[in-house]
Amino acid sequence: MNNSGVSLIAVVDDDESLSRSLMLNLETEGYKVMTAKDGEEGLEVVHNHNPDLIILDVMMPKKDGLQTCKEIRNVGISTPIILLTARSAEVDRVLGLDLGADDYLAKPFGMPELLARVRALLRRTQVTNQVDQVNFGDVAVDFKAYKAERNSEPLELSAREYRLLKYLVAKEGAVVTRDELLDEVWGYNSYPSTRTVDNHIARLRQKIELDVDTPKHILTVHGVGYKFVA
Amino acid sequence: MNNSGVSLIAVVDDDESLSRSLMLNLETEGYKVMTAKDGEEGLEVVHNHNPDLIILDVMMPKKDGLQTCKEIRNVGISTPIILLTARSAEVDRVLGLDLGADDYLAKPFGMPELLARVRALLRRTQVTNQVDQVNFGDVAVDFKAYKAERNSEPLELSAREYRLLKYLVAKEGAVVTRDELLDEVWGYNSYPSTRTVDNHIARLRQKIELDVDTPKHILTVHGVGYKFVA
DNA sequence: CCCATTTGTAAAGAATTTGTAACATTTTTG
DNA sequence: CAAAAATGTTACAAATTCTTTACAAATGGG
Repeated sequence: MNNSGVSLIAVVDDDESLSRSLMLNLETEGYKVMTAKDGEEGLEVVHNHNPDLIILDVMMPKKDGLQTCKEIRNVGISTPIILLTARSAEVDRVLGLDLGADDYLAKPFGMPELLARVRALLRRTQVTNQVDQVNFGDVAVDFKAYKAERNSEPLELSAREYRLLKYLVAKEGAVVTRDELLDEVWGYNSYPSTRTVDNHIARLRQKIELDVDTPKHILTVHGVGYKFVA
Repeated sequence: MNNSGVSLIAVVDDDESLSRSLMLNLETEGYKVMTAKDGEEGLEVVHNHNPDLIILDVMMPKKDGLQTCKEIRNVGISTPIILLTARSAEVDRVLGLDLGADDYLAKPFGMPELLARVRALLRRTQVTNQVDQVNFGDVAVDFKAYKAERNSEPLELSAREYRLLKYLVAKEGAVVTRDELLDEVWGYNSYPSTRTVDNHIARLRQKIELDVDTPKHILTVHGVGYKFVA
């Protein structure tokens, strides 16, 4: 929600006519919109403005939508993404690849349908949007800039580690189950085992806990899950 | 949550094979499931059993999913709804979304994804109407954080102890039978004896009662069961 | 295309929880 | 009041859950 009640949407599409139309319609609905002409520009916009939702055309020069989508996810950004594809046949193909997109739409599509999906996605994914940064112990994490440090020493967190920590922090104090983490941090398109979660927790702890044997911030609740406390 | 830890899901679908598959998978996940073959039957189920979540196929005889969805919302029922649509029927989705469905899934879909969405939706909507903390005597329990203390001293409760206490507290003042506890706290996939319940009650008492010999909060009702009083 | 990093999995070992049995105590019933 | 039934206690082995370590497959950058 970018510090106001208004959601910011990034539209990444080289087709100017479509792009303009999207912008118009989205703005009419009350969203703020930023546009980019290709994947590279899109990545910049995403990094600099932290939109609440991203609409990506698959066919684009320089860096196509699939690649862009992948890279966005790999940096750890969990912003919801809607992919626009040329024809419905392509949707099926794209579905097979696990890109981490949240929704797909085949062209040509009706504007009402797109708007509906935007609403649905925004409604669905606004749990962690509030958290921008966190401080605990001697650690400081900036989720917007994807920077973390400990005693002013840089701390290297991987993409998944950022998302994992961010979700835990968003739910500070409450216990979060492994299934919830898989659903919300890993997404609906990949289904690793819950053991994978444990592993990532272990890795996170090694980076952010002073004494790994007696964690102070990421606590295990036996038989239930994990919880974060500052 | 139907007063217990087990969510009830209504599956409304005329495709028997799909319906059966859904039921099987959902039950394996630990949900209670009721099915209906068409919209009208679905409405009845919803009215009579008040499910925690509704899965609606869009294509159905008598009354289709969209109509059913609309009517459910028009009566003021806000139970989360997932719509199942055929891939090409995209307009349907839009209509569905504007009718107040919470999520939608295009057929054919993978069962893991459906299950993930069910979990996620239940998590997001089910926060209300649940006991999340209780105070009695010098004890304070937070069921969200899985944290308990007594005179500000931490109290170590196991996962099952939390669930057991939570159920008793939810039914404060009423007597709960051992069988009810087995069903609701232990679930349908395990079948310990009723003596096991006694044991856990004993453990709970040792932790939360000041004088174990004269319990003040978890009371035995001889020949019937137990009840909690604050 | 190769290298460094990240990620998912598996397996072994440690830690905790849990169900049950055996025995003690209390309550009910005849 | 005695016998039977129900409940409370204690202890322990089995089962479950968690941590750690190691490794191979993916991924992205040069």
